Amino acid sequence: GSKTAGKAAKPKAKRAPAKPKAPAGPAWEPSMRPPPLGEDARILSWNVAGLRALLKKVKEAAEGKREEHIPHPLALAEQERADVLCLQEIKLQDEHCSDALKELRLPDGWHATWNCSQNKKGYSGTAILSREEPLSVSCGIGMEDHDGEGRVVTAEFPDFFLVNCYVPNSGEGLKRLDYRVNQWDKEFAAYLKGLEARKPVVLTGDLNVAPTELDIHNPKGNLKSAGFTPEERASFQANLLGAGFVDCFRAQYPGAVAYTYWGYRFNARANNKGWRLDHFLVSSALAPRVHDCYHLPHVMGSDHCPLGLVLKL
Amino acid sequence: GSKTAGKAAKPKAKRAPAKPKAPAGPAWEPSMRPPPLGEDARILSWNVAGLRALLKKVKEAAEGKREEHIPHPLALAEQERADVLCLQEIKLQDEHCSDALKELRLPDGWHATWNCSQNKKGYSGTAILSREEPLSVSCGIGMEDHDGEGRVVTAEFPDFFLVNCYVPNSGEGLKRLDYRVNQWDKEFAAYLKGLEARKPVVLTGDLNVAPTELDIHNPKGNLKSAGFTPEERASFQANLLGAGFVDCFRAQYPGAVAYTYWGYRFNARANNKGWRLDHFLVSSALAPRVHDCYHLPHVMGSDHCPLGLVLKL
DNA sequence: CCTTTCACG
DNA sequence: CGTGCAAGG
Repeated sequence: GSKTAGKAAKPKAKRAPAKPKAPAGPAWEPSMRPPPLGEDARILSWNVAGLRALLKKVKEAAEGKREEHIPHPLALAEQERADVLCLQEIKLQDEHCSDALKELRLPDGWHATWNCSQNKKGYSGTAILSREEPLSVSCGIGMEDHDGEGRVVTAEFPDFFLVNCYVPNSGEGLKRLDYRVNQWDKEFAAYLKGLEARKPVVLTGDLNVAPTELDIHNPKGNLKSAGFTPEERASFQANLLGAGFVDCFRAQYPGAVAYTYWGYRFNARANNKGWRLDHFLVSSALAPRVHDCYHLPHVMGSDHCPLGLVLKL
Repeated sequence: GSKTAGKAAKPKAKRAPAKPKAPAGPAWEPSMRPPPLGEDARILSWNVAGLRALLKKVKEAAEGKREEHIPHPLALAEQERADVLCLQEIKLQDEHCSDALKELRLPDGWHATWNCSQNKKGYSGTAILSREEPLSVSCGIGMEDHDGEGRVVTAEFPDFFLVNCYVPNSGEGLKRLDYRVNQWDKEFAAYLKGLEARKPVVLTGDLNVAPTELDIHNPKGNLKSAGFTPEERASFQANLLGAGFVDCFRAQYPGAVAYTYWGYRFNARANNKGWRLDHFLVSSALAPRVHDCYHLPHVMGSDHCPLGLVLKL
């Protein structure tokens, strides 16, 4: 658009927050995905907004007590031929994980790693479920200050570290923006670089940032909203993209508009008033192996939709 | 039964808690009710366990989202030809009453008096809805110490005071038993006597006591349960029956077993493991005018069922 | 078990 | 709006 061009032509002293790298293009649709490969490795990622609530909805939907279909997360993984499932906002307490595992009916041979919030019960929390046993797993980023909320779980596979993360929300009134940007984002990036020194990294999860104006339905109105502040976007740009990580969805579809989160309020999902907060980022060494990064915007059950990554073998 | 006879023959030093006045008889059924009168005045009373939740259930049931039928409280009043509806445990805040009124669609000409808890939001609370405008209404019993929880609302009608009450539960571990028996019960009885000096009284509501062994499914196992302690039963006996009030249901059916409350836990209602906690009591002067005191045990929507009183004109 | 408030999103 | 928790019953 001419507006964007006009702005870009005039360099300003005022720091410009990360701008779209391409003019706004069409709405992304699953039909734009590349054809499947013969052999691949697939990872699925989903902010479930409460795993017990999701499983309850799955049950109710199956019994016809709900209009819409809600897939069992493992059925979804099977359907997507994913061997790894990353969950965020599981909102479990440690003592609920074994019950949740039962209800999940994790197939024989699968492995699960849970990281529950220790500070606040039923808050945050992440998990990695995988068919293959990881070479190693770890919870947190190795810093007391940041590891009380169950936000990171890492699994080591032969070719890469898989980091599943639920980044702290900057909160109502941006109460936690300073913590988020100046402490969390920095320490987390340092953690990722530490891993990358050993092996390439696949990072997924709810990174709680819509990186550019393409990634949110109402950019102008959300400059002071958690997840779209200039500070959070600049931090994403500097700490992650600047460190060489590739935003797989954006790399594949430079101008496409697509969201992964729609607030429960105001019928946001029906009106597609969404945000792209959930991501797959990979080390640049891994970027050539990314065949397909995609969303499943029609999958219900949470205020976020699942997303998938297909890696060439 | 011979056991009861044997016990009664041997007077003991140990104080016996209120005993059934009659041997346990058959289960009470609505079919035992006397035939209707040509002219009467009818009062309905219901602990709704949250008025907003009840109205939501009514809606859901109407939309077929629930198995069982749940009547709108005013439809129930109409069906029972009651001109007065007493509600307990409405769990409303003052600021929600006008919304609730709208949802209730109170017919033109009806009057409503609400008494919401001021101490704790969404706790306790009582209301009287009536076709006839009361000569006067009042909230509480005129004692600061007891009037913060919205437990009593009184409406004056030409022939009697109608007192609608939700008596304080003695609580888990009988934490509040002392307050209940030694303060509340006494002050409340004094309040009733004060009214009675002016006009006969009809008292209804959740009095939170099963007066005798006939009034609870498992008397032996509940001697230390709130609502069936010897203290609460003795207090009911002394302060209310001893003051001349007549337990209308028991007077009409001396040996019948019937409950008005079934805890939500353990399928208590399906198994009829209940308590008779909700009552109509009348001043002895009014007793001859009581034609019919009855329960509506099949009416769902709360853990208590509604009950009715039919007075001869 | 079920409903309320509350904190968080 | 919806989740999970806590208190109350």
